Amino acid sequence: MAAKLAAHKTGEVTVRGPRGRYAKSDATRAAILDAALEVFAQGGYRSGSIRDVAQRVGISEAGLLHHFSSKPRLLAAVLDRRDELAEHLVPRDLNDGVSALHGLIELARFNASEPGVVELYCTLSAEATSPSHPAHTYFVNRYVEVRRRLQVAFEDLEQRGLVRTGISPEAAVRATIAIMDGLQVQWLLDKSLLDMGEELREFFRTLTTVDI
Amino acid sequence: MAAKLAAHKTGEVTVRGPRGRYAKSDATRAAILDAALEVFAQGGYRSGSIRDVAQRVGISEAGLLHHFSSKPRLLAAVLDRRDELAEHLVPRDLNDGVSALHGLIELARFNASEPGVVELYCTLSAEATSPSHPAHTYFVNRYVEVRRRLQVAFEDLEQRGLVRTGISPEAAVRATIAIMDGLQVQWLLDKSLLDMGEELREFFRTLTTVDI
DNA sequence: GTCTATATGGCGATAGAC
DNA sequence: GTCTATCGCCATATAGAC
Repeated sequence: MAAKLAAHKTGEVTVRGPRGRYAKSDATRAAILDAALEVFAQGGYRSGSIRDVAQRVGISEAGLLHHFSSKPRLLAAVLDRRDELAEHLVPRDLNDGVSALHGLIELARFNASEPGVVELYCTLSAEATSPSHPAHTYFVNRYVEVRRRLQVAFEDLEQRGLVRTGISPEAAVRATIAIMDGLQVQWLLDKSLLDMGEELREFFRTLTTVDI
Repeated sequence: MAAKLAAHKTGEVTVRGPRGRYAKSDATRAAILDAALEVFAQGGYRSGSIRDVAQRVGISEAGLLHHFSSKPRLLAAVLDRRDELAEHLVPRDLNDGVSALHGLIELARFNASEPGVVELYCTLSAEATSPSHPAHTYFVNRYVEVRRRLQVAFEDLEQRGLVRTGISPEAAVRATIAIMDGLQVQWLLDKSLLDMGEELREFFRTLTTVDI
């Protein structure tokens, strides 16, 4: 674990001296995960190939499989890594409904700066609606968790009388997630068509009386 | 074209006498398209295989390719057929904004009775955000057309003062499409979670003052 | 109109040398 | 830790018999 924290983005070996014995391995792993994200984003998991990933990294398939022993494990590692990054990125207090809405708008804006990640989740979540997909339970759990968090935010807004109509917090949660997912599809098809953050902001203004 | 109209759903040959010379062929084509829809829905286009389709129909791959000469052509035929059916199903007058909203709710309800079709469009539209996908331009055009139609409806609603906030018709259109797409993903992951028609109805009630 | 046989190539994964 | 070589499988598509 200490080795993980010591990893370098540059991937240079032994820059930190002989004690950095895992540095290269970790750099390679990171490069593989970056490439895998691209490949799975563009082709989805099922038709993305580890061969393609290995070529982008500049190693052989066998070399790749030394680090991630199978294709499903590689996908799991990609998703785990994104979750780690997201955890550091959005550590917001969702108990405050207003700042939660601001956080979501910020998130939408940030996503627009990473089209590959948006593509990954968009493609994967659709692909993974099939129960046999290796990431199926991941996405089921993910949506449960996201709904749980948003529920807290909208309950706060409702108690403060900030929800515009008599819409229930549950429905507001489902609609918010739907809007975010649906905007991504339209945006991926034509990035000049809409600004995801702006669009979400307008949605919140129809849903709430928050001056956002 | 006459042959097409004379086709039988049962697939029985020569029921109509020797003049029904294309009946069997058309029945086979229909069976192939049904099976292809299932396969592409469950696995997406790229990882769905014509082998799988052929097995479901009970013919060989070569037999299938006699009717649809390549995999992309098979996909195109599936989409064309759905468009034909949809044309008969939703010939509504979208100039009347209120009845347009009702039509969309009905459409959402109807979609819930055909999970396979929802899965097909959900999976394909995500997959087809990639420009190299054979259905890419199909989906680009489809979204343009859907937006054009909905735009008319929301302009009508706005002129009649039925849109709740100062939201633009364009934004309302994009949000409506996003909601419909996004609800489908959540619904496919857990069909007991929400009722797509009901959810859309609540959305329209936050967006408009139409008593819907 | 449907079949068998086949060409051609990509895939995930393993074995074993270095 | 990375490679080459290879296995076994599945894919799309074609050729030609019936």
